[in-house]
Amino acid sequence: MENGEMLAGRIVETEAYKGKEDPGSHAYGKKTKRNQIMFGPPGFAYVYFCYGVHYMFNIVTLPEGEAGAVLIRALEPVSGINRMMKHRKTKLVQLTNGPAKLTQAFSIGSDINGTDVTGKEIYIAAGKEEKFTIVSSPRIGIKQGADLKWRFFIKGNSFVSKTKNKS
DNA sequence: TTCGTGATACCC
DNA sequence: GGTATCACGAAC
Repeated sequence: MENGEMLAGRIVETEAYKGKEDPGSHAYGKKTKRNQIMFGPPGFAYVYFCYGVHYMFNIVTLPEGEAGAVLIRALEPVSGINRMMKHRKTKLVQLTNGPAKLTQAFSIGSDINGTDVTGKEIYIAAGKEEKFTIVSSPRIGIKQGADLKWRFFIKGNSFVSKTKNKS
């Protein structure tokens, strides 16, 4: 399956979901078949199919037993841009500036739900140290727990999803 | 602003 | 069995 450049992007926007205590989380309350990945050990992908058309890509972050995940909401494309364009058929800035857009650009689907994100199929790498400012805001698109400012993004980055980007 | 689209959870 | 809900996006 390796043809040409691998797909890579810099994470510029995330949202935190803290399991049981967070009414905005899928893991709020109790463990179910759908959210069980979040209750497992950290470092695995939780991919959720939503609204009949969209996949969301999350990374489990808290230790086994404590449901917690980080939703990757936006990326800045780094390499494999031509392949992303092929998947998305849109302009560069719109390639990955939303949670469902980036999964489409990367061809992420429910098939990688539960995949180790330190493995070879998909992985998260440490970036260079750069100067940027991270700001927070309420999370997008949820009704419960909307008062918590658990959305984090790089201030001024043009690949952050297009919503009210005020802190 | 509205509508598409389907998996899941929860209620019969 | 049925149905309401849902971390969204594109088209009006």
